[in-house]
Amino acid sequence: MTSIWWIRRDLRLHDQPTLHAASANGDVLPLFILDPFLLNKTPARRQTFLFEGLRRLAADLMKRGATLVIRRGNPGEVLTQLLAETNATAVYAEEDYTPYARRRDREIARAVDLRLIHGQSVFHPRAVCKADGTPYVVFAAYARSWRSLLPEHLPLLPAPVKIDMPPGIASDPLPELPPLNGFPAGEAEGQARLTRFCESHIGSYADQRDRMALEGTSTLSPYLRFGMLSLRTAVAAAIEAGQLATSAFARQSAEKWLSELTWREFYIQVMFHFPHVKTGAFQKQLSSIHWRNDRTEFQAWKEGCTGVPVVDAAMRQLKQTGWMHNRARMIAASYLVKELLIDWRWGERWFMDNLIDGDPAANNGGWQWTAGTGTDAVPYFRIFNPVLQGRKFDPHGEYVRRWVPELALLPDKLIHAPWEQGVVVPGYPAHPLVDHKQAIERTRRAYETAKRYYSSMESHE
DNA sequence: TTTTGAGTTGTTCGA
DNA sequence: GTCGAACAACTCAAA
Repeated sequence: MTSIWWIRRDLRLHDQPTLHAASANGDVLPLFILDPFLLNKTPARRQTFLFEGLRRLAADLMKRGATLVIRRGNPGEVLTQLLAETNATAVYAEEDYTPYARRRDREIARAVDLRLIHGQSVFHPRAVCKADGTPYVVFAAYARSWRSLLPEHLPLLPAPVKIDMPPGIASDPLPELPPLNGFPAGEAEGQARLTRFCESHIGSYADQRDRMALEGTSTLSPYLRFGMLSLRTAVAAAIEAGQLATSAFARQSAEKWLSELTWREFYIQVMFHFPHVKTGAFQKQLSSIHWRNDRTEFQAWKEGCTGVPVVDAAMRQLKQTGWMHNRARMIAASYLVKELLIDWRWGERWFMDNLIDGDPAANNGGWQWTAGTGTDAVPYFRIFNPVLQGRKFDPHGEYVRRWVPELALLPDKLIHAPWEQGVVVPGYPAHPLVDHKQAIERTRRAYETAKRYYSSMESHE
């Protein structure tokens, strides 16, 4: 009996429960569908990463006696056609929890025997919940519960040695795109990065992760995004690193990284239970903020020309490499929302259009957190001052110099706020777009107004 | 049902 | 220069 393994965002052979389930009944046909609707929404650099990952996966499958079949078209039509072609009976796919994926899969399951297998996160989004069965909306409580459910040892499925596949299935070609710098795609690279991170950086993660000029973070996000590395594998490595740690600090560092991975799972769960976050504020009382949405300022933010060096460095790193340091993401996002008072969804979209790791749940969760519209509300007084953030997390200005070369010759003392000393650098804005103090006051008023409006509407109901 | 404690990532000010 | 306290009010989680 033949089953189709419909690959979506699980481009790996290790810890691969979907492939495992599909091959339990006999032959497996590994399939990736180039869905024009999805590809249209996927920017070129994420497509490049995906296609390269597919080529790597095809090579890994080849070593095990199988070939990767590529088909272009609407998933429902492609699957129906292929089932008829091959006499396959069932389609196995890793369950994807985004609103779009769930709608698509529900639709397809009406015509096709689609068997969704959990594998994207450690626990199914329904598995971690409060005593009354409702989902958590506060991270700390979620994480406590999640951690308590986590076993000391997470069993991971080994990669299959051999895959039996029906012969003679035609495949469409993969589009050729120019290669990406910095992030070679594929499972082997994801595994190698994980190993390297656990051997050298995880022990100092707690105090290096925020330093934007250093490689203190794992840089695994693109691999996790496409399932070239499973979240379970990363979590298992974090647990093991904690157990092997030889100092209290190293143990705390490993625990800290584990907690970052928990955020990823938390946001998958939030989007699963509260799909409205995809289009608007989680907190309904903040859904009618009167944004300024100045297009010129938005353009300056996108291009890295706001006049705030650390924000510009962050935005240029994104544009040039398709990746941004986590701390830089918060600073740049905070600047857009809290200083320019531009709708966080504009920023969310720009990140999705440029990040290789662009993931609906993680990106949305991060932006809503920054905007204060999300699950864990930021206290109103915790507004980033980008200059102080720069001085704190890029103390020698290396990050700024790397990405904003026109400022490279400024001394450390000036590099994060040259205008404060009256220094003007040719080719760089003489002043930031807005004054920090006035801007955050303006934002506070806008948020207050939105809340007041909401409670007045509520009292009239 | 009521109560209590707690809440990712900051900044400022005064001692 | 360093340090601790103050900065709202509210919602959630759990007892």
